[in-house]
Amino acid sequence: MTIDEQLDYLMSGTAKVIGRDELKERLKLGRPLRVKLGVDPTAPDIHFGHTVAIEKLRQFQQLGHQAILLIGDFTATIGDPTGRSVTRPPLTRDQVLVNAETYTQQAFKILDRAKTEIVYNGDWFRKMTYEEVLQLNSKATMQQMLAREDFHTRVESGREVRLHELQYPLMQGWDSVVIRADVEIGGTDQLFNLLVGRDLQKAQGMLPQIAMTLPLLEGLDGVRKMSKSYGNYIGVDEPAETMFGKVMSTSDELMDRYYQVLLGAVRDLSLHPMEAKKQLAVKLTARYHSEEAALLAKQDWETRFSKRDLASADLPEFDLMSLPEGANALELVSHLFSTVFHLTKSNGVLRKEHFMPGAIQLNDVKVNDPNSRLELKSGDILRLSKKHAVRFL
RNA sequence: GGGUAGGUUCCGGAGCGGCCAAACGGGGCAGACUGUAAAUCUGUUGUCUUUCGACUUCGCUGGUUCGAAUCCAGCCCUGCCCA
Repeated sequence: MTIDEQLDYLMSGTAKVIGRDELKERLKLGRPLRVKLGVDPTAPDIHFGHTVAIEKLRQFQQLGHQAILLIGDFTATIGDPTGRSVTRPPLTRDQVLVNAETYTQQAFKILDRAKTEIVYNGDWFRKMTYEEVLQLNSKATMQQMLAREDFHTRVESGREVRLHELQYPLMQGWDSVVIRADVEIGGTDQLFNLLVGRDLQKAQGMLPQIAMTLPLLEGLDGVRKMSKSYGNYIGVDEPAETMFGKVMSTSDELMDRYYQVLLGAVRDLSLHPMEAKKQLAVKLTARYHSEEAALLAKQDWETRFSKRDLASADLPEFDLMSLPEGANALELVSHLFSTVFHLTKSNGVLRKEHFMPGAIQLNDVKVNDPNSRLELKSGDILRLSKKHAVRFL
């Protein structure tokens, strides 16, 4: 690839890049660039939202550059205030380390493990003296920090901003100095933090990093950004069927967005929207599972939801032997929700939201009475809602 | 430190002695319709209870009252203005 082709490749799908020309110059140097992606291990699981940046990092890696995953083990104990309207609850160090482990493990579904450098910013921050902290602080002004939109809005709207939160951008910037980053990748909401890195590097007489932002991916609700805490995410570690199903539940607008951001493509408008969505779901599922698994998931989805044929669908199975003794329908459903689907529903809610409207069905026959005793035999299918059903063994 | 406004159920936000488990909106859940889409419509959304009802909840603690989210006192927390 020529330099220009490389540049185009690296620029593709990015939102805003500060230092595009610098990147070109830097590519001409012919040495592997140090490309940093900061990871905030507040939640262990990687979802599609994270993959946008990780995928970009992979592209750098593919061109022979040095990918650096920076685990913000120290900064996570502060909590990134980016985009937050309230202060984040801090994490304990143990939680952070456990999270970091699962996180990296999942990241290597995309990245080449052998060629990725992993660093923990606690390694340097924990050693800093207060003197050094003050010195670092002297490099930025209150005004700069308040220029950040999220801080600014919080101040304007009368919500609190804790002083330690102001440290976050500074620390992230300092990370770039320490690891001598040539490029830093992040979501569009990270732009400010990435620029702080540039400033600090310049102040230290280093070449400033190129700040490369990637679009933020909306979650399944189509409104808020994808995030575990909103419960609107698709995790890369989820089973193929779940992944496929979640993609299928997106709205048409969101589907277009996913096409664009996750595949870097435009959907084929000549196809029926549902067909286009199935193709998207297959492609995305195949990325983290296999082509075969994705096609199986598709097939299963079709039997289950299009044909509404629960009998031939691949449902979670439940051994009749492990059922609680003498349970009535209500107790049974409650038990299944918690053991199979890990959902806690109160009896009142089950009665009013599931039994009353007829969501509970045994072999397609509605069960409206929560007190009835169900005669269950092997092979029976109990539907708890449109999306939840089990087969008994 | 002074002044001032406030802390209500998942969120926003009413309520300001009984009719309050607490309006309304959002969100969630479920049903109908559908392309498990969107939009729309319906039900539901503290816990237990088949119903009646019981119990816990309106920052915390105590008090007044037959009765408090609502009144009083003390405490804790937050915003804003001033220093």
